[in-house]
Amino acid sequence: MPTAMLSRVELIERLSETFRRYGYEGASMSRIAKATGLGKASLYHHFPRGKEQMAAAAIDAVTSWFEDNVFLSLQSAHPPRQRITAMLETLRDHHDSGRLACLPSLFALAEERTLFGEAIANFFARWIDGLSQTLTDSGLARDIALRRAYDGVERIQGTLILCRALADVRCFAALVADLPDQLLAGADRSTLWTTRGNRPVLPQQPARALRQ
Amino acid sequence: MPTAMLSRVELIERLSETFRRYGYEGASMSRIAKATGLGKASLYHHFPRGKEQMAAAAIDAVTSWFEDNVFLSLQSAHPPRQRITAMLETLRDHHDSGRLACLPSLFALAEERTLFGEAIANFFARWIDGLSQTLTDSGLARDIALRRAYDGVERIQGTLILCRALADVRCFAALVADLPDQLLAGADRSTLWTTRGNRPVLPQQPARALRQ
DNA sequence: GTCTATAAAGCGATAGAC
DNA sequence: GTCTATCGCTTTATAGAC
Repeated sequence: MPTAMLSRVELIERLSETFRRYGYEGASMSRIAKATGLGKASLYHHFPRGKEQMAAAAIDAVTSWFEDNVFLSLQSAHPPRQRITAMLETLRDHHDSGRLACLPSLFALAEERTLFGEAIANFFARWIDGLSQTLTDSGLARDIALRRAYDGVERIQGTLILCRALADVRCFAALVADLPDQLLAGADRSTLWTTRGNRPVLPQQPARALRQ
Repeated sequence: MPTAMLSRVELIERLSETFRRYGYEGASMSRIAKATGLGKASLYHHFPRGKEQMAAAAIDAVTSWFEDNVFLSLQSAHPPRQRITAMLETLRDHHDSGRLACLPSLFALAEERTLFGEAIANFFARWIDGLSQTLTDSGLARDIALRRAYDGVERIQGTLILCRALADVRCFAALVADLPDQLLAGADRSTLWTTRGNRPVLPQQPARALRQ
Protein backbone atom coordinates (compact mmCIF):
# COMPACT_ATOMS: atom_id res chain seq x y z
CA MET A 1 0.00 0.00 0.00
CA PRO A 2 1.79 3.16 -1.20
CA THR A 3 1.99 5.96 1.31
CA ALA A 4 0.24 9.29 0.66
CA MET A 5 2.27 11.64 -1.52
CA LEU A 6 0.68 14.77 -0.10
CA SER A 7 -1.06 15.43 3.17
CA ARG A 8 -4.73 16.21 2.77
CA VAL A 9 -4.00 19.80 3.73
CA GLU A 10 -1.33 20.17 1.05
CA LEU A 11 -3.55 18.45 -1.47
CA ILE A 12 -6.42 20.86 -0.87
CA GLU A 13 -3.98 23.76 -0.99
CA ARG A 14 -2.99 22.73 -4.53
CA LEU A 15 -6.64 22.37 -5.44
CA SER A 16 -7.40 25.89 -4.26
CA GLU A 17 -4.53 27.32 -6.26
CA THR A 18 -5.74 25.59 -9.39
CA PHE A 19 -9.35 26.71 -8.99
CA ARG A 20 -8.27 30.26 -8.20
CA ARG A 21 -6.20 30.41 -11.32
CA TYR A 22 -8.47 28.71 -13.85
CA GLY A 23 -11.94 28.99 -12.33
CA TYR A 24 -14.30 26.09 -11.80
CA GLU A 25 -14.90 25.14 -15.43
CA GLY A 26 -11.33 25.88 -16.45
CA ALA A 27 -9.82 23.68 -13.75
CA SER A 28 -9.93 20.35 -15.57
CA MET A 29 -9.06 17.04 -13.96
CA SER A 30 -5.87 16.89 -16.02
CA ARG A 31 -4.78 20.33 -14.79
CA ILE A 32 -5.63 19.32 -11.25
CA ALA A 33 -3.74 16.06 -11.67
CA LYS A 34 -0.70 17.93 -12.91
CA ALA A 35 -0.92 20.53 -10.12
CA THR A 36 -1.19 17.90 -7.40
CA GLY A 37 1.14 15.31 -8.89
CA LEU A 38 -1.58 12.68 -8.47
CA GLY A 39 -3.31 10.54 -11.09
CA LYS A 40 -6.97 11.11 -11.78
CA ALA A 41 -7.96 7.85 -10.11
CA SER A 42 -6.10 8.89 -6.95
CA LEU A 43 -8.02 12.15 -6.89
CA TYR A 44 -11.29 10.23 -7.05
CA HIS A 45 -10.08 8.13 -4.16
CA HIS A 46 -9.80 11.27 -2.03
CA PHE A 47 -12.90 12.96 -3.45
CA PRO A 48 -15.40 10.30 -4.57
CA ARG A 49 -17.93 12.90 -5.70
CA GLY A 50 -15.36 14.35 -8.07
CA LYS A 51 -14.64 17.88 -9.05
CA GLU A 52 -17.60 19.36 -7.24
CA GLN A 53 -16.37 17.93 -3.96
CA MET A 54 -12.86 19.20 -4.66
CA ALA A 55 -14.13 22.71 -5.26
CA ALA A 56 -16.26 22.58 -2.11
CA ALA A 57 -13.19 21.50 -0.14
CA ALA A 58 -11.22 24.37 -1.68
CA ILE A 59 -13.84 26.91 -0.62
CA ASP A 60 -13.92 25.45 2.88
CA ALA A 61 -10.14 25.64 3.09
CA VAL A 62 -10.07 29.26 1.97
CA THR A 63 -12.78 30.10 4.47
CA SER A 64 -10.85 28.40 7.29
CA TRP A 65 -7.72 30.22 6.28
CA PHE A 66 -9.54 33.54 6.38
CA GLU A 67 -11.07 32.61 9.72
CA ASP A 68 -7.62 32.05 11.21
CA ASN A 69 -5.74 34.82 9.45
CA VAL A 70 -8.25 37.58 8.75
CA PHE A 71 -11.54 37.32 10.61
CA LEU A 72 -9.99 36.37 13.92
CA SER A 73 -7.56 39.26 13.95
CA LEU A 74 -10.39 41.63 13.03
CA GLN A 75 -11.75 40.84 16.48
CA SER A 76 -8.44 41.00 18.30
CA ALA A 77 -7.55 43.32 21.14
CA HIS A 78 -5.34 45.50 18.98
CA PRO A 79 -6.34 49.01 17.95
CA PRO A 80 -8.89 48.99 15.11
CA ARG A 81 -6.55 50.74 12.71
CA GLN A 82 -3.91 48.14 13.35
CA ARG A 83 -6.41 45.33 12.76
CA ILE A 84 -7.42 46.81 9.41
CA THR A 85 -3.84 47.34 8.35
CA ALA A 86 -3.01 43.77 9.34
CA MET A 87 -5.97 42.52 7.30
CA LEU A 88 -4.80 44.40 4.23
CA GLU A 89 -1.26 43.11 4.50
CA THR A 90 -2.48 39.57 4.96
CA LEU A 91 -4.65 40.03 1.87
CA ARG A 92 -1.75 41.41 -0.09
CA ASP A 93 0.08 38.16 0.50
CA HIS A 94 -2.94 35.99 -0.18
CA HIS A 95 -3.61 37.72 -3.50
CA ASP A 96 0.00 38.31 -4.49
CA SER A 97 -0.60 42.08 -4.60
CA GLY A 98 -3.63 41.61 -6.83
CA ARG A 99 -2.32 39.04 -9.28
CA LEU A 100 -4.36 36.16 -7.81
CA ALA A 101 -8.14 36.20 -7.57
CA CYS A 102 -10.37 35.54 -4.58
CA LEU A 103 -11.86 32.05 -4.93
CA PRO A 104 -15.32 32.83 -3.49
CA SER A 105 -15.58 35.92 -5.71
CA LEU A 106 -14.57 33.96 -8.76
CA PHE A 107 -17.20 31.33 -8.08
CA ALA A 108 -19.83 33.94 -7.21
CA LEU A 109 -19.73 35.52 -10.66
CA ALA A 110 -20.55 32.55 -12.89
CA GLU A 111 -22.98 29.67 -12.89
CA GLU A 112 -21.12 27.62 -10.27
CA ARG A 113 -22.66 29.97 -7.73
CA THR A 114 -25.69 27.68 -7.82
CA LEU A 115 -23.51 24.81 -6.58
CA PHE A 116 -21.66 26.68 -3.82
CA GLY A 117 -23.96 29.56 -3.04
CA GLU A 118 -24.30 28.90 0.65
CA ALA A 119 -20.56 28.53 1.29
CA ILE A 120 -19.86 31.68 -0.71
CA ALA A 121 -22.49 33.67 1.18
CA ASN A 122 -21.13 32.46 4.51
CA PHE A 123 -17.63 33.53 3.59
CA PHE A 124 -18.63 37.09 2.83
CA ALA A 125 -21.15 37.39 5.66
CA ARG A 126 -18.43 36.34 8.08
CA TRP A 127 -15.99 38.86 6.64
CA ILE A 128 -18.47 41.74 6.77
CA ASP A 129 -19.37 40.73 10.29
CA GLY A 130 -15.78 40.79 11.48
CA LEU A 131 -14.96 44.09 9.82
CA SER A 132 -18.15 45.62 11.17
CA GLN A 133 -17.11 44.62 14.66
CA THR A 134 -13.72 46.25 14.22
CA LEU A 135 -15.40 49.47 13.12
CA THR A 136 -17.86 49.34 16.00
CA ASP A 137 -14.91 49.00 18.34
CA SER A 138 -13.41 52.12 16.80
CA GLY A 139 -16.34 54.10 18.11
CA LEU A 140 -18.54 54.20 15.03
CA ALA A 141 -22.25 53.70 15.48
CA ARG A 142 -23.29 50.17 14.71
CA ASP A 143 -25.33 50.95 11.59
CA ILE A 144 -22.55 53.11 10.18
CA ALA A 145 -19.98 50.45 11.00
CA LEU A 146 -22.00 47.82 9.17
CA ARG A 147 -22.48 50.00 6.10
CA ARG A 148 -18.75 50.74 6.01
CA ALA A 149 -17.92 47.08 6.39
CA TYR A 150 -19.87 46.41 3.19
CA ASP A 151 -18.04 49.34 1.58
CA GLY A 152 -14.69 47.95 2.63
CA VAL A 153 -15.26 44.45 1.31
CA GLU A 154 -16.66 45.91 -1.90
CA ARG A 155 -13.59 48.10 -2.34
CA ILE A 156 -11.29 45.16 -1.73
CA GLN A 157 -13.06 42.92 -4.23
CA GLY A 158 -13.36 45.68 -6.79
CA THR A 159 -9.70 46.46 -6.41
CA LEU A 160 -8.80 42.84 -7.06
CA ILE A 161 -10.77 43.01 -10.29
CA LEU A 162 -9.07 46.24 -11.38
CA CYS A 163 -5.61 44.90 -10.54
CA ARG A 164 -6.14 42.03 -12.93
CA ALA A 165 -8.14 44.00 -15.49
CA LEU A 166 -5.54 46.76 -15.75
CA ALA A 167 -2.64 44.40 -15.01
CA ASP A 168 -1.50 47.00 -12.52
CA VAL A 169 -0.65 46.06 -8.96
CA ARG A 170 -0.54 49.72 -7.96
CA CYS A 171 -4.32 49.47 -7.52
CA PHE A 172 -3.77 47.20 -4.56
CA ALA A 173 -1.06 49.44 -3.13
CA ALA A 174 -3.49 52.38 -3.28
CA LEU A 175 -6.09 50.31 -1.45
CA VAL A 176 -3.67 49.51 1.36
CA ALA A 177 -2.78 53.18 1.62
CA ASP A 178 -6.30 54.61 1.54
CA LEU A 179 -8.75 52.13 3.00
CA PRO A 180 -7.88 52.44 6.70
CA ASP A 181 -8.51 56.19 6.72
CA GLN A 182 -11.70 55.82 4.72
CA LEU A 183 -13.11 53.15 6.98
CA LEU A 184 -12.14 54.95 10.18
CA ALA A 185 -13.08 58.49 9.13
CA GLY A 186 -14.66 60.36 12.02
CA ALA A 187 -14.01 57.46 14.36
CA ASP A 188 -10.82 58.53 15.94
CA ARG A 189 -11.43 57.20 19.29
CA SER A 190 -8.48 55.28 17.77
CA THR A 191 -6.08 57.21 20.00
CA LEU A 192 -7.59 55.24 22.85
CA TRP A 193 -6.25 52.16 21.18
CA THR A 194 -2.69 53.07 20.55
CA THR A 195 -1.64 51.92 23.99
CA ARG A 196 -0.60 48.32 23.73
CA GLY A 197 -2.12 45.88 26.17
CA ASN A 198 -5.04 48.15 26.85
CA ARG A 199 -7.66 45.54 26.19
CA PRO A 200 -11.00 46.98 25.13
CA VAL A 201 -14.43 45.93 26.24
CA LEU A 202 -15.77 44.12 23.22
CA PRO A 203 -19.46 44.18 22.34
CA GLN A 204 -21.39 41.18 23.66
CA GLN A 205 -22.72 39.98 20.36
CA PRO A 206 -21.07 40.42 16.99
CA ALA A 207 -23.17 42.49 14.64
CA ARG A 208 -24.67 40.15 12.10
CA ALA A 209 -24.25 41.05 8.47
CA LEU A 210 -27.50 41.81 6.70
CA ARG A 211 -28.93 38.76 5.03
CA GLN A 212 -32.10 38.15 3.22
CA MET B 1 -29.91 30.44 -49.72
CA PRO B 2 -31.69 30.70 -46.34
CA THR B 3 -32.03 34.17 -44.93
CA ALA B 4 -30.33 35.11 -41.65
CA MET B 5 -32.33 34.12 -38.60
CA LEU B 6 -30.82 36.82 -36.39
CA SER B 7 -29.21 40.11 -37.23
CA ARG B 8 -25.55 40.22 -36.34
CA VAL B 9 -26.36 42.65 -33.56
CA GLU B 10 -28.96 40.32 -32.04
CA LEU B 11 -26.63 37.37 -32.47
CA ILE B 12 -23.83 39.06 -30.56
CA GLU B 13 -26.31 40.15 -27.92
CA ARG B 14 -27.19 36.50 -27.30
CA LEU B 15 -23.50 35.63 -27.20
CA SER B 16 -22.85 38.28 -24.56
CA GLU B 17 -25.70 37.02 -22.40
CA THR B 18 -24.38 33.47 -22.58
CA PHE B 19 -20.80 34.44 -21.73
CA ARG B 20 -21.98 36.70 -18.91
CA ARG B 21 -23.97 33.91 -17.40
CA TYR B 22 -21.61 30.95 -17.79
CA GLY B 23 -18.18 32.53 -18.19
CA TYR B 24 -15.78 31.77 -21.02
CA GLU B 25 -15.11 28.11 -20.27
CA GLY B 26 -18.66 27.44 -19.15
CA ALA B 27 -20.17 28.84 -22.34
CA SER B 28 -19.91 25.72 -24.50
CA MET B 29 -20.73 25.67 -28.18
CA SER B 30 -23.87 23.67 -27.43
CA ARG B 31 -25.06 26.26 -24.91
CA ILE B 32 -24.27 29.02 -27.37
CA ALA B 33 -26.10 27.14 -30.13
CA LYS B 34 -29.15 26.75 -27.93
CA ALA B 35 -29.05 30.40 -26.83
CA THR B 36 -28.80 31.71 -30.37
CA GLY B 37 -31.02 29.14 -32.05
CA LEU B 38 -28.28 28.45 -34.58
CA GLY B 39 -26.42 25.24 -35.32
CA LYS B 40 -22.73 25.02 -34.52
CA ALA B 41 -21.79 25.14 -38.19
CA SER B 42 -23.77 28.35 -38.64
CA LEU B 43 -21.91 29.90 -35.74
CA TYR B 44 -18.61 29.04 -37.40
CA HIS B 45 -19.89 30.67 -40.56
CA HIS B 46 -20.26 33.96 -38.66
CA PHE B 47 -17.16 33.53 -36.52
CA PRO B 48 -14.58 31.45 -38.43
CA ARG B 49 -12.08 31.63 -35.58
CA GLY B 50 -14.59 30.05 -33.25
CA LYS B 51 -15.36 30.67 -29.65
CA GLU B 52 -12.46 33.02 -29.07
CA GLN B 53 -13.74 35.31 -31.80
CA MET B 54 -17.26 35.12 -30.36
CA ALA B 55 -16.04 36.16 -26.93
CA ALA B 56 -13.98 38.99 -28.42
CA ALA B 57 -17.08 40.21 -30.28
CA ALA B 58 -19.05 40.03 -27.04
CA ILE B 59 -16.50 42.16 -25.20
CA ASP B 60 -16.46 44.67 -28.05
CA ALA B 61 -20.25 44.85 -28.01
CA VAL B 62 -20.35 45.42 -24.27
CA THR B 63 -17.69 48.10 -24.60
CA SER B 64 -19.63 49.85 -27.38
CA TRP B 65 -22.79 49.69 -25.32
CA PHE B 66 -21.01 51.28 -22.38
CA GLU B 67 -19.53 53.88 -24.68
CA ASP B 68 -22.98 54.91 -25.87
CA ASN B 69 -24.88 54.50 -22.61
CA VAL B 70 -22.40 55.15 -19.82
CA PHE B 71 -19.14 56.77 -20.85
CA LEU B 72 -20.74 59.30 -23.18
CA SER B 73 -23.22 60.54 -20.61
CA LEU B 74 -20.40 60.83 -18.06
CA GLN B 75 -19.07 63.60 -20.29
CA SER B 76 -22.41 65.24 -20.99
CA ALA B 77 -23.36 68.80 -20.13
CA HIS B 78 -25.60 67.78 -17.26
CA PRO B 79 -24.64 68.42 -13.65
CA PRO B 80 -22.04 65.92 -12.39
CA ARG B 81 -24.38 64.49 -9.78
CA GLN B 82 -26.99 63.85 -12.42
CA ARG B 83 -24.43 62.15 -14.66
CA ILE B 84 -23.41 59.81 -11.86
CA THR B 85 -26.98 59.01 -10.94
CA ALA B 86 -27.76 58.30 -14.58
CA MET B 87 -24.73 55.99 -14.78
CA LEU B 88 -25.91 54.04 -11.75
CA GLU B 89 -29.43 53.64 -13.07
CA THR B 90 -28.16 52.51 -16.43
CA LEU B 91 -25.94 50.00 -14.64
CA ARG B 92 -28.85 48.77 -12.56
CA ASP B 93 -30.63 47.83 -15.75
CA HIS B 94 -27.56 46.33 -17.38
CA HIS B 95 -26.85 44.13 -14.36
CA ASP B 96 -30.48 43.42 -13.44
CA SER B 97 -29.97 45.00 -10.00
CA GLY B 98 -26.89 42.86 -9.41
CA ARG B 99 -28.10 39.49 -10.64
CA LEU B 100 -26.02 39.58 -13.83
CA ALA B 101 -22.25 39.91 -13.85
CA CYS B 102 -20.04 42.34 -15.76
CA LEU B 103 -18.48 40.53 -18.71
CA PRO B 104 -15.05 42.24 -18.61
CA SER B 105 -14.82 41.61 -14.86
CA LEU B 106 -15.75 37.99 -15.28
CA PHE B 107 -13.07 37.51 -17.91
CA ALA B 108 -10.52 39.49 -15.92
CA LEU B 109 -10.60 37.09 -12.98
CA ALA B 110 -9.72 33.80 -14.67
CA GLU B 111 -7.22 32.58 -17.21
CA GLU B 112 -9.05 33.99 -20.25
CA ARG B 113 -7.61 37.32 -19.21
CA THR B 114 -4.52 36.33 -21.19
CA LEU B 115 -6.67 36.14 -24.36
CA PHE B 116 -8.61 39.38 -23.92
CA GLY B 117 -6.39 41.41 -21.63
CA GLU B 118 -6.09 44.43 -23.86
CA ALA B 119 -9.83 44.76 -24.51
CA ILE B 120 -10.55 44.33 -20.81
CA ALA B 121 -7.99 46.96 -19.83
CA ASN B 122 -9.38 49.39 -22.41
CA PHE B 123 -12.89 48.95 -21.10
CA PHE B 124 -11.93 49.86 -17.53
CA ALA B 125 -9.46 52.57 -18.49
CA ARG B 126 -12.19 54.24 -20.53
CA TRP B 127 -14.64 54.00 -17.65
CA ILE B 128 -12.22 55.44 -15.11
CA ASP B 129 -11.34 58.16 -17.56
CA GLY B 130 -14.96 59.19 -18.07
CA LEU B 131 -15.81 59.13 -14.39
CA SER B 132 -12.67 61.07 -13.58
CA GLN B 133 -13.72 63.75 -16.02
CA THR B 134 -17.15 64.00 -14.40
CA LEU B 135 -15.51 64.48 -11.03
CA THR B 136 -13.08 67.03 -12.38
CA ASP B 137 -16.07 68.93 -13.76
CA SER B 138 -17.59 68.88 -10.29
CA GLY B 139 -14.73 70.99 -9.07
CA LEU B 140 -12.50 68.33 -7.60
CA ALA B 141 -8.78 68.60 -8.17
CA ARG B 142 -7.66 66.35 -10.98
CA ASP B 143 -5.62 63.95 -8.90
CA ILE B 144 -8.41 63.56 -6.37
CA ALA B 145 -10.95 63.09 -9.14
CA LEU B 146 -8.85 60.33 -10.67
CA ARG B 147 -8.40 58.56 -7.35
CA ARG B 148 -12.11 58.73 -6.68
CA ALA B 149 -12.88 57.44 -10.15
CA TYR B 150 -10.87 54.33 -9.30
CA ASP B 151 -12.74 54.13 -6.00
CA GLY B 152 -16.07 54.39 -7.75
CA VAL B 153 -15.41 51.68 -10.31
CA GLU B 154 -14.00 49.48 -7.57
CA ARG B 155 -17.10 49.98 -5.44
CA ILE B 156 -19.35 49.17 -8.36
CA GLN B 157 -17.50 45.99 -9.26
CA GLY B 158 -17.22 44.91 -5.65
CA THR B 159 -20.92 45.52 -5.15
CA LEU B 160 -21.73 43.32 -8.13
CA ILE B 161 -19.72 40.54 -6.52
CA LEU B 162 -21.48 40.96 -3.18
CA CYS B 163 -24.91 41.04 -4.78
CA ARG B 164 -24.29 37.63 -6.31
CA ALA B 165 -22.31 36.26 -3.38
CA LEU B 166 -24.96 37.19 -0.82
CA ALA B 167 -27.84 36.76 -3.28
CA ASP B 168 -29.05 40.11 -2.07
CA VAL B 169 -29.94 42.86 -4.50
CA ARG B 170 -30.13 45.38 -1.65
CA CYS B 171 -26.35 45.74 -2.04
CA PHE B 172 -26.89 47.39 -5.38
CA ALA B 173 -29.67 49.60 -4.03
CA ALA B 174 -27.30 50.81 -1.31
CA LEU B 175 -24.67 51.59 -3.93
CA VAL B 176 -27.10 53.72 -5.93
CA ALA B 177 -28.07 55.55 -2.74
CA ASP B 178 -24.58 56.17 -1.40
CA LEU B 179 -22.09 56.44 -4.23
CA PRO B 180 -23.01 59.88 -5.61
CA ASP B 181 -22.46 61.56 -2.24
CA GLN B 182 -19.24 59.67 -1.64
CA LEU B 183 -17.80 60.55 -5.03
CA LEU B 184 -18.85 64.20 -4.83
CA ALA B 185 -17.97 64.83 -1.18
CA GLY B 186 -16.45 68.28 -0.77
CA ALA B 187 -17.03 69.09 -4.43
CA ASP B 188 -20.25 70.97 -4.27
CA ARG B 189 -19.56 73.41 -6.90
CA SER B 190 -22.42 71.16 -8.10
CA THR B 191 -24.89 73.98 -7.40
CA LEU B 192 -23.31 75.66 -10.39
CA TRP B 193 -24.59 72.78 -12.43
CA THR B 194 -28.19 72.55 -11.40
CA THR B 195 -29.20 75.12 -13.98
CA ARG B 196 -30.13 73.26 -17.14
CA GLY B 197 -28.53 74.38 -20.32
CA ASN B 198 -25.64 75.93 -18.49
CA ARG B 199 -23.01 74.20 -20.52
CA PRO B 200 -19.69 73.94 -18.74
CA VAL B 201 -16.26 74.52 -20.13
CA LEU B 202 -14.89 71.01 -20.41
CA PRO B 203 -11.20 70.26 -19.92
CA GLN B 204 -9.24 70.14 -23.17
CA GLN B 205 -7.85 66.68 -22.74
CA PRO B 206 -9.49 63.86 -20.82
CA ALA B 207 -7.36 62.72 -17.92
CA ARG B 208 -5.87 59.41 -18.86
CA ALA B 209 -6.29 56.58 -16.41
CA LEU B 210 -3.07 55.38 -14.88
CA ARG B 211 -1.56 52.54 -16.86
CA GLN B 212 1.62 50.66 -16.50
C1' DG C 1 -3.21 5.01 -1.80
C1' DT C 2 -1.46 4.92 -6.16
C1' DC C 3 -1.38 3.45 -10.73
C1' DT C 4 -2.71 2.10 -16.03
C1' DA C 5 -6.31 1.45 -18.99
C1' DT C 6 -10.61 2.55 -20.57
C1' DA C 7 -15.48 3.81 -20.87
C1' DA C 8 -19.01 7.23 -22.14
C1' DA C 9 -20.08 11.78 -22.87
C1' DG C 10 -19.04 16.41 -24.25
C1' DC C 11 -15.81 19.49 -26.32
C1' DG C 12 -14.36 22.70 -30.30
C1' DA C 13 -14.23 22.48 -34.99
C1' DT C 14 -15.05 20.91 -40.05
C1' DA C 15 -17.06 18.77 -44.47
C1' DG C 16 -20.32 19.03 -47.57
C1' DA C 17 -25.31 19.06 -48.92
C1' DC C 18 -29.05 22.27 -49.86
C1' DG D 1 -26.79 31.06 -44.36
C1' DT D 2 -28.33 27.00 -42.44
C1' DC D 3 -28.28 22.31 -41.78
C1' DT D 4 -26.82 17.08 -40.60
C1' DA D 5 -23.16 14.26 -39.79
C1' DT D 6 -18.87 13.54 -38.23
C1' DC D 7 -13.88 14.08 -36.90
C1' DG D 8 -10.33 14.15 -33.35
C1' DC D 9 -9.63 15.30 -28.93
C1' DT D 10 -10.59 16.24 -24.03
C1' DT D 11 -13.61 15.72 -20.49
C1' DT D 12 -15.41 13.41 -16.15
C1' DA D 13 -15.51 9.21 -14.14
C1' DT D 14 -14.68 4.06 -13.28
C1' DA D 15 -12.52 -0.74 -13.16
C1' DG D 16 -9.20 -3.32 -11.46
C1' DA D 17 -4.12 -4.41 -10.70
C1' DC D 18 -0.48 -3.68 -7.30
